[in-house]
Amino acid sequence: MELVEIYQCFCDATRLRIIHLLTQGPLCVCHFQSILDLPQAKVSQHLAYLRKHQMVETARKGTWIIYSLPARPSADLEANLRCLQDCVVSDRRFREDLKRLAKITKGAEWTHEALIKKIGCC
Amino acid sequence: MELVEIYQCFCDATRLRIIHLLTQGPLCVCHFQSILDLPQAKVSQHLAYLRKHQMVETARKGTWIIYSLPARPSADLEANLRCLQDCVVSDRRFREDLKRLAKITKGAEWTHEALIKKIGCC
DNA sequence: GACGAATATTAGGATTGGCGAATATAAGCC
DNA sequence: GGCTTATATTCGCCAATCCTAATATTCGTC
Repeated sequence: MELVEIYQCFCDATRLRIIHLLTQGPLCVCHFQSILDLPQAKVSQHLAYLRKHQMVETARKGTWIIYSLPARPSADLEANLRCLQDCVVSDRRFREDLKRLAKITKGAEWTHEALIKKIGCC
Repeated sequence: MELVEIYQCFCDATRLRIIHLLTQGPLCVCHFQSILDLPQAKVSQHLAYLRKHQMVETARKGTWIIYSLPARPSADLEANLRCLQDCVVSDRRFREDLKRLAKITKGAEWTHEALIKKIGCC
């Protein structure tokens, strides 16, 4: 993946929120919908964009589809994800997304494996 | 400047090359033209885009216009510029831009102040 | 195989982005 | 004031994005 492609994936607010959430671990589509509070099609289209650019990987679990960042990110991607995580701490929006993520995962053992297994979808 | 705006500035190949060159110090428009080997209008338009988003500052010196990165970059911008510099080392294109930049500045005392004063424009 | 839930895709419209060609502005010099 | 050099802006065009609404697909269950 070219460096500029990374920035193209990062350069839309919705996509950036999605990627940020994924830095915490894999998530299924319905979680994005409820955390971001956005229409289903919008979320799905941005996920399609990210897929097309190999920014995310997918796995099916029954009827849901679990999205995650690449298991083996390039050095460039890794660097930029770290940088993103550094930057978001000062941003209210991103912090609130994390809070909502935490709310969703509360009560589940805190691994995403467990999350996906234990808590239902929407 | 919103974080996402930084990525919007970074997400075009030409702009990214411009920004990368600017991490080395201020430059005037004609230098971009000769280093990047692109039509004048194209360079100028991308510089206008960057200006509009406060990614660059300008100063006039006689008939040329000197572009530079913000004197006081936000923490986010600073982090991303550092990250960019880490990433580009592995990219041939960016390395070649640096070489051409070096060629232009060769013989001048190596400060951009001096560069701007001593070496002519194109 | 019909139905419901989760997700994806398509279609259409609005907006933005990128580019080349042409034109405009602004400064310096004679 | 005219001329040249450096730079900016405008215009028209095409491609890419982004969004909403509607429709399609895929899986699991009965």
